[in-house]
Amino acid sequence: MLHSPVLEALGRRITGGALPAGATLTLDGIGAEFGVSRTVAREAMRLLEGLGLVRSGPRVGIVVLPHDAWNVLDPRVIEWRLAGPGRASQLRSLTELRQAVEPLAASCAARGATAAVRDELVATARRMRELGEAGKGDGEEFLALDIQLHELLMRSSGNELFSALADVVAVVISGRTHLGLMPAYPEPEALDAHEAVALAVARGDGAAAEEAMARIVREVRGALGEGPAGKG
Amino acid sequence: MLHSPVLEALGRRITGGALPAGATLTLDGIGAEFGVSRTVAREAMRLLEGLGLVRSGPRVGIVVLPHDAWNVLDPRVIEWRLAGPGRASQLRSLTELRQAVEPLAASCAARGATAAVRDELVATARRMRELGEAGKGDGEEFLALDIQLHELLMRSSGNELFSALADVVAVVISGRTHLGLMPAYPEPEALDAHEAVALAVARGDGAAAEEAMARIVREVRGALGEGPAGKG
DNA sequence: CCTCACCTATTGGTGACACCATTATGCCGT
DNA sequence: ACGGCATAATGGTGTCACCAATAGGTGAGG
Repeated sequence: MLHSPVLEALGRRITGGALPAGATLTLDGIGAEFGVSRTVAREAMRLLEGLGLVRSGPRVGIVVLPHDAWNVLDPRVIEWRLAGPGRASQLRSLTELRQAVEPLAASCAARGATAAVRDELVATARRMRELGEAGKGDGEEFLALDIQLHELLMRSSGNELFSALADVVAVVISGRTHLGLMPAYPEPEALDAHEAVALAVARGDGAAAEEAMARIVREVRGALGEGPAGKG
Repeated sequence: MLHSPVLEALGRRITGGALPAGATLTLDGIGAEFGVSRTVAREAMRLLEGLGLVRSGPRVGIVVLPHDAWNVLDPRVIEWRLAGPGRASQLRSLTELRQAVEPLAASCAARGATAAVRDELVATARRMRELGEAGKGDGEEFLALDIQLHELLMRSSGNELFSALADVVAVVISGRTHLGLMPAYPEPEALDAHEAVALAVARGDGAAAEEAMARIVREVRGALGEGPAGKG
């Protein structure tokens, strides 16, 4: 897959703003810069086109599109934007989406999760509490548990669209930690809420699961600041 | 763009189940069937790969992936699946997503919408009521207004991720009507709720907008049946 | 019957070519 | 001098022939 590095580089350049809307590229230019043939450059361009980042036409070259044409829900675009400037703003937008989706997903999971998943959720929440109360709430292990719990919930919601958003949630949680936006040690209320979600799902109480998850996400959003999510 | 018809046809075939997971294709086969060169077939395949529908490797050909690898949030995939069998199930999944997102989007719009948008929302809701009470709630004009109102709300939420979901909401609303899942004439409560959302946004009352939008989506979901959204 | 080596099918990648749409240039007429 | 139309240059679109790499089947041999 020779086109992957080209796709990555151009994707990051565009989403990062280094190639602003209206900028033009040519296949020969891309080929020359990356040392690939026109065919490979064309393939990378097609992928970019599929993501809504560029549009190509005869004589005009490959034109970078304004950001409101981008497939901002595509995991690749999300990852690129989280790695570039404006990641804080992107994180706010994503957190708002989490705020919308996760409570309902938790409610659905309470209805549809398998017995195994219910057990695992409870076990995960318990381990989170143990780690958190042992003062290890800032490590990678705690982060992994946090992600696992949220991902399990999304994937057990019985709604494939929510499942598809599980990756997004994972990257948001991880991004928040690695950007230093987490409290150094998880607050007791957060631990309580995570455990409450797990227990509510385990006993099939959708309303309680939804409420507890809403508490979690509200807290997350509060930590990110109340301002409206920007466009960057 | 010679590859478009190929992409369309194969995309629909895969998402529709005519090409089940594990089925294999070859570039030459695609080229022969559609009368295009291998290059074009390869480009179509790349796009399909970008959508998570297939994976290609030397000697193994192009393998159709199981549906949990699909980019189910991509507008193209959504459209294809809505056009194929299992559209009712797909509509349920999408409606669940609407249920999650639209209330929060309405709340955000109440904070962030421009004065022009607020006016247009109110005017749109008013025209919807007029049409509905005139017995024309089943026509294309009413549908267009309905879509316009929801789209305006999503796009004015100030969150680009919600904006990206506006297309999805539009296609869901339109699909629901054209699949005959709408009541022949809109119920008075629906008209009330739409107007309530518009007025709440107009006066900047986020909580009321959220509550009214939740009423709308709950009603929609009720009409689709309460069963869990399937996978097809 | 199992194992291993080889063979072949099929994708990955390249370069050259013809084609065509679009844009810009420049000419000509008013 | 200005505006409209013809023409040329530019750069994507599509095809072809070719080579490299690889994976999976096949057949021979133990």
